Amino acid sequence: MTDHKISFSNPATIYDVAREAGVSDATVSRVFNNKTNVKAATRDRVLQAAAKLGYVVNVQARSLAGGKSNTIGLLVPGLDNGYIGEIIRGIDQELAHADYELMLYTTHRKGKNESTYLRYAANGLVDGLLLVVPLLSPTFLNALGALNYPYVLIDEVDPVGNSFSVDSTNWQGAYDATTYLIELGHRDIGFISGIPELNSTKERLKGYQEALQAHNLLIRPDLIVDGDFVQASGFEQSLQLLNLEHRPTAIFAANDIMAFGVMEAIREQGLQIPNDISVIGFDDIPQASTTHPKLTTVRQPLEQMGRVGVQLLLEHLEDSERLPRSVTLATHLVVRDSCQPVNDVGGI
Amino acid sequence: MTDHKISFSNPATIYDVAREAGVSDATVSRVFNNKTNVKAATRDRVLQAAAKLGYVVNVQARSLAGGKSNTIGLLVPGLDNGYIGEIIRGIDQELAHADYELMLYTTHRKGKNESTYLRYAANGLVDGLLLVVPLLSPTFLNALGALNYPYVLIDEVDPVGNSFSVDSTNWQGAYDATTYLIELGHRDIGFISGIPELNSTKERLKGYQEALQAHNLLIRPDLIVDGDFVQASGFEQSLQLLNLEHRPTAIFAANDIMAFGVMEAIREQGLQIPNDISVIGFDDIPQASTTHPKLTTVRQPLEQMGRVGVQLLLEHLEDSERLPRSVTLATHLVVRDSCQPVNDVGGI
DNA sequence: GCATGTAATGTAAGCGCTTACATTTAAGAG
DNA sequence: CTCTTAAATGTAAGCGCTTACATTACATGC
Repeated sequence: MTDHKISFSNPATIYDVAREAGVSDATVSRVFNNKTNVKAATRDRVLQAAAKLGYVVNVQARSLAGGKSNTIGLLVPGLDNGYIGEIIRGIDQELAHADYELMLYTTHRKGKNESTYLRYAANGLVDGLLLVVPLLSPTFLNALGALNYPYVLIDEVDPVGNSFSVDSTNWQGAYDATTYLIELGHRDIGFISGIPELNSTKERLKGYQEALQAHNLLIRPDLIVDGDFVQASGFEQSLQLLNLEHRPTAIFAANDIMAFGVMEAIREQGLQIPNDISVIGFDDIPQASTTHPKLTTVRQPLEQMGRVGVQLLLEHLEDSERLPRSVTLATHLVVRDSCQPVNDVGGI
Repeated sequence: MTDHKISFSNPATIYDVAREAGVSDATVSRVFNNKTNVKAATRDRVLQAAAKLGYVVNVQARSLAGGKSNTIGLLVPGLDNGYIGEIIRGIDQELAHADYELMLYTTHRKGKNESTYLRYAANGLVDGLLLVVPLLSPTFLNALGALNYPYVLIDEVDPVGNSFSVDSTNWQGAYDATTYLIELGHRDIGFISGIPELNSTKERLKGYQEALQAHNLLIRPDLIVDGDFVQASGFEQSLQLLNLEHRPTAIFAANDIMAFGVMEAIREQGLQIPNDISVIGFDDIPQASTTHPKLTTVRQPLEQMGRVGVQLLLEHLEDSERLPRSVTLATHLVVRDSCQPVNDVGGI
């Protein structure tokens, strides 16, 4: 056995600490894993030795040997819109209170897909997973569940109701937005939907439709088009709406990013917002308040969703028997400048 | 390659692949590490077996055994301002082209300090480190250097010039901002500095002073106060400036966050921006364009700095002998609404 | 004082990999 | 063909930990 120097280049191991404290490596391990059955005096001795040598646990070795890695993974599609940024901020804040590190996986990266990350998880690289990935297949979810692997869904719910998750009042938000437009006098309101399979998409569509019905308005199927939450789809689909014989006086996009696309399209057609057409979004990402005009939208408490997501995951990590629970946060309408009463069309 | 049944509970190991392919585990390892000396036919066989079994390397085991972890660490103070968010976005974009994962360390988290992260690094948890941490002690940098551990400094330079780093033209940016103010007719320009020890702080201060000199203006020491890059310090320090007998007609804050504090303070004093006092910042974080009035500032290419940071790190990772190099990106002035000619004071 | 049970500690076997070194195979050269 | 060499592959020893199991220490009751 070679003698180890105390330096960064030769990090102290559990053996070094054991020798320094005059105990076995297993005891050192027990101390660092807060196991019972370690005499207080011994524990102190070990802790002191560890401090003296600047010992820091080797996470990989611990994880390999079957322990916890004390890091959680965050799986997101990408970082390119403010939506994710807000959520991450919340996650980080909450993590500040816990002793966990954060691994950031963005699925847009080359040659990887969700299932690769799942395998990382199964390997023990991360103790739990936070998923902000739209469209997780049931197969995927089942696999996670079968593994008894801790995870929580952010801004999405498990159709089978078998997962921890956080989301917001999608139906209510859409209902409110639509009602607002109706109260502004709009009768023909276009709706650009999100990815059809998502629960949030369905809820928002339902909120829109039911608000219409509640005000005895007709649901015009030609006014409802499918988007997929990216800006380009907002642009293209609204073009379709704008070319309608009897075109809408307002367009409700199922998220802000698509609303930006809608605004582009409207301008492209030589029309003005909100004079000619009102636009409303969903999410209230930071950019929503920087567009011209500023976007009226439905605020989702993104940061809080991140925080709650972490809370749920830690809950789960502490007690793997815990039954899944789902928390739904409230949305609310943020009125800015992209909508106006329908009668004012053409005027100031 | 379709992957119907997802069975993660017993992840395939290198041995499983070896058996399936009829070779030894070492050969499988060679294949996955792109070593030479593997017959093409064998390599194919291994790859096929791996695909069939859904094999994914166990990163911890690899790292423990002395291999690469293929993840890089990003060390930042926190996520609470847009500055970091922009940088991360750039990092992620660049990482999309490489096969690396990202570990996000925020130092505000409980009970950890920079040196803990350094030990993680030394343990091999991450192959390299991206540092966006202001105020890294020379000891720390030396330790990193001595370890021959790949790292790059973002938005900071190594005083000793012994590190890879990316920053921007701090001097020029400050010079431009100050000159702009001078051209607007301002003669008494307050300056709220950043953390004094930082190179960027020094450069910005110098840019400010030298612009003044270049226009034959007096440098009034009472107009220069020390901030520390957080909003509160912008608020407090500008109060001091505002209470001066002969108070400035414009204030230049060394970053946007402090400029927001300055704006608060000015309002608190019942003064108007820019009518009574002009304000200019540095960074151009996203929020800069959402304040009222919108902040005129010096744009740093934050996202690009993140991208270049990754490029440098990968460069270093590929060839550990590579000599440190430093790249400096150009800043430029973004004129918005928070400054106006000094003669217009009071009127529009 | 001795048996007995429990708390405290030690021992040793892996976890899934990489890699130095040993061995086998294939390829030329004579 | 055999000999020499280089290429291809196999063998085995860890990397630093956790944990089941074995052992020892120490109270306790009698």
